[in-house]
Amino acid sequence: MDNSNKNTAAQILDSLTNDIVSGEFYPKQKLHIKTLKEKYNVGTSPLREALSQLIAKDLVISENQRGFYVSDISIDDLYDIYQARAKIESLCLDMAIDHGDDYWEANIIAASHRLNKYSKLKSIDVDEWQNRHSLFHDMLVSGCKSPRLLQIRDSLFEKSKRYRNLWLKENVSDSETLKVNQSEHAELMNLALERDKNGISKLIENHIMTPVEIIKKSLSQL
Amino acid sequence: MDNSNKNTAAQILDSLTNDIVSGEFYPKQKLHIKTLKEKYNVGTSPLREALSQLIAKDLVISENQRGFYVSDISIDDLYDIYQARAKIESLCLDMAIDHGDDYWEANIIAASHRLNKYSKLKSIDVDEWQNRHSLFHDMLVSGCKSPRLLQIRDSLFEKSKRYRNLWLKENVSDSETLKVNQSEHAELMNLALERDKNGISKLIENHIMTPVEIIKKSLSQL
DNA sequence: TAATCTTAAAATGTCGACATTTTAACATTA
DNA sequence: TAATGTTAAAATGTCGACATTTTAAGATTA
Repeated sequence: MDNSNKNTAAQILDSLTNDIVSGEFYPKQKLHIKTLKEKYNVGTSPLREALSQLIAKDLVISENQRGFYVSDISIDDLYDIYQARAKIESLCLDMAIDHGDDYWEANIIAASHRLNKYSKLKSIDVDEWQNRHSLFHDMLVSGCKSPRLLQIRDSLFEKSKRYRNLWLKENVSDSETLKVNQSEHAELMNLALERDKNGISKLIENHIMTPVEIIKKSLSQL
Repeated sequence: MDNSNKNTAAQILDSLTNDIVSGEFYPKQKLHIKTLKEKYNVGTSPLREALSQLIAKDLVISENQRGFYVSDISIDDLYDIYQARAKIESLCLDMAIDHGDDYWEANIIAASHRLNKYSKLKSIDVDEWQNRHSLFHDMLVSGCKSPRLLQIRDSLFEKSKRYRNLWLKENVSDSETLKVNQSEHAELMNLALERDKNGISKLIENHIMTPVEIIKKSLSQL
């Protein structure tokens, strides 16, 4: 599961992905081959192979003989990604409700409990909250048996992380936002257990789109 | 638009993609670096960069120190891809109906006319039919203003081509299948112009899933 | 001053070589 | 015979070097 079994290219891919998604490399930043070689202590080949995969993932763009750049972000793209995420998540939930069994229900209840408990604490570690939050949503869609749709869901989520980090820093600590957020999670669980497709579809789309306006404000200030 | 402006890696990427999707390279086939270098007359670096991108696109898999292989196909994967395509196409049409304008309507009518005319010919060139057919469906979804969803649609369609080729060879010439297919296209156009979301949703999902059973039979005979 | 031209420095993309690992053929042993 | 061990051949992944292109600073011209 760790890096010991991976070749150099696969290892740098992880590092590069993380550095872009976390915002250490900013949008449109030039990615100099020489600099990256020194930073990650690798040769040309594996580095360029990793960059090639990032091109396919839309996190990096390249122009012939002009090198590599971190993909740009924009308000339009922010909307588009979140909109697509909302629709795909709704689709996955729909299929999960069709196919989910007792274990699916139990996993949702368990994940909900873990998220609930943590959200009530006085001081919250963002990473840990994020883990429990992601896992709750993962459990909801886990009943969806389509590997391709789940893969699309993952890749959209990864892209949205670049924007999401703007929201998290500002709002996980805000208790009012958190309270609304928590009640939505509770309601999502209920609707899933009641197998209410229409209800959950509307709620999940709203739930996912909630941060967009806030992030939009953060973005315009840059 | 052609290859003159692309580096070697980008050029091989196109060739490799085509050779995999068309079936010249069969599923699970080992892709020997040395053989590919000779076939495409290129060096190691651009070849491996192209293969890296194909990994990200799920058309190639690799194991450390054990080289590259064409991704496998399977009946489960066939179902999954077509199912995902059907749902995504439905989603795109839904958004297209929300946003499509007069030009969108006109483009649909024009593309429908071109497809119709060609389908009535006595001898049909598969490639030309495929062009006109793809363009008709492209026009239907073109009203959808989400670049990400359209991109997901494209990538799923590319993956489905590997299976689709099995269907095309067998059925474009079959006049009965073609007649049903044509009437569905006419109905799709009408529903789009009438902005009937529910109707078009059901029809498009069926339309896309139609070839699955036929391809499944072809697959089990291998 | 602004625009164009020239030229040196920097960066990119490609190649071939090499160390390491895997594969497969053959020999050895139970 | 089947299983294991040995070894040579083949293949992979990485590196550093080099040719080509781009960039940017300085010189020249209008």
